[in-house]
Amino acid sequence: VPDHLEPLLATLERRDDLSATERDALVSSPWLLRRFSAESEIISFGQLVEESCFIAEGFAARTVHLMSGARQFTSVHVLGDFVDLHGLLLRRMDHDVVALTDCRMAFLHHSRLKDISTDHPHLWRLLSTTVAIDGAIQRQWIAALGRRQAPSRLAHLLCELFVRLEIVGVARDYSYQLPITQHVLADVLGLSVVHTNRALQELRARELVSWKGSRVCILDWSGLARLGEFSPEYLNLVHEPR
Amino acid sequence: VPDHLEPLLATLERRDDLSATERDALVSSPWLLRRFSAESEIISFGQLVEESCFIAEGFAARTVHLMSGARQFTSVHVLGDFVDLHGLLLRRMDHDVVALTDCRMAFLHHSRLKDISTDHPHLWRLLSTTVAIDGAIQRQWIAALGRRQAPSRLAHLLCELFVRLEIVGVARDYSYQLPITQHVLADVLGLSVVHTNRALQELRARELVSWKGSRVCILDWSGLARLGEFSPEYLNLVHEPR
DNA sequence: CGCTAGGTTGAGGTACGTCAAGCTAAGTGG
DNA sequence: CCACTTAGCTTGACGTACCTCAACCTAGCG
Repeated sequence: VPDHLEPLLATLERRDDLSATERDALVSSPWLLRRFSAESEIISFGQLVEESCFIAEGFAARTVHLMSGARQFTSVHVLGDFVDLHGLLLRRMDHDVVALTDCRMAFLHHSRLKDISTDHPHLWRLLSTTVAIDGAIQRQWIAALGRRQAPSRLAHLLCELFVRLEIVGVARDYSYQLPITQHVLADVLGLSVVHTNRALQELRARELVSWKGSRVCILDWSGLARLGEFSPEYLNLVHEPR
Repeated sequence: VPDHLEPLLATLERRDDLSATERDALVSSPWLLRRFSAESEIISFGQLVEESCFIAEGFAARTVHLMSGARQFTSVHVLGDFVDLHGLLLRRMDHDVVALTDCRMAFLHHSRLKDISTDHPHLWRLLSTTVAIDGAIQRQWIAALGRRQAPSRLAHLLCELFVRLEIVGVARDYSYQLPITQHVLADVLGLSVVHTNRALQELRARELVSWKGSRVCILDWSGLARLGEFSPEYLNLVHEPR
């Protein structure tokens, strides 16, 4: 199995077993690796997409631009996330996908994905499940934006990212690399940069997290989870036949 | 074609043609109609669902409850919307679905939906597309909650609901029935009831909408769309082969 | 050594929340 | 037909979470 496929397999196998043929269907597919530098656009609004991609390295995010010039990231994506599988259904993209850090993306042509959907229905169901989980993540985020204040929102985000990064093996001991600026973080949280900074400082003052350079350490998991009202059911972490 | 299926067919046929066999597959399915009174729970958090349903009459919404006791609706659903098709993929529901008004829901067992997915792949793709559109709606809403203020959010919501209701034939002449209280509206907008009321009054003062009893009239579509930065691409209104 | 991107801090403004009161219309019982 | 109740809407006063602007600080980096 080539290295770059490991995170995708990990995400899928966290939810259900893959048969040897299913693994092979993925491994033998003609993935195309492309590099993107931080802040560059991976997929653009309105684009007619003919292929879909997952993250083989780095962080990416969906973003909506407002007339005022402000932007809002609608979801953050990590290693192993299929960021535009729904492009197969929605012919034109309704948003941009941008690289938050330097990224490697693995592309697969839609024709091949359609083959997978007919030849390997169970594998396809698992892939679709990741899209459904994305939806669940978005719902949680709507609740956070609508009803929670800054420190709680940030706490929720940091908890969720830890769990998702742990699945693909790049987080352990309650710690992970998150090489994004507070400016980007603000556009995820729906806050100003200044207020984002203050929210972060509150988490530090309460000794819930430390965040130096690009390394996030969760010092008090249960405290952070309580503040962010984080409870991971919506991430579908149960391993079961699907 | 029985009456209660019309809105579902309208939603699907707005995006692509259905063949006679595809229509028949839906019409001949053993739908089970159930009534729900306003404020009652249609599907509960954590429930293991074995069937999925669409709205044959009324309004429903997904809702997340917070520890503080507050709630946030994460999406509003109208006539013809399949509210829990993803329950087929996520074994357990990550949220509640509640009736906003008195509702009639049409249920279909998952086994039958699975049959449709294998026997009628194009129909299944269209059904999946509605789930993907739901995701796009949620992304727009995240942007609204994160970056727009109250009157703009409300304007966006009213524009979107008009378009969605027009598709299923229950809105015309920029007017529709929306029998919900400002309390419910506040939990959609992520605002307090008082501020929701003031946002609504601003729209009235600007002569963008009138809202008396349960009837919403959009008096100035382009003004409202401008205020809400509403642009309907994300609703996938293009009729094309999918 | 100076430049720059990013982080931090303070001061003052605004959009929103909370509380509390009053209003209106529909429903209920006598 | 009229009290009385009640749910929902509206208004005002006041507090707070967050925003904006502007300055300063820090750590790379050429």
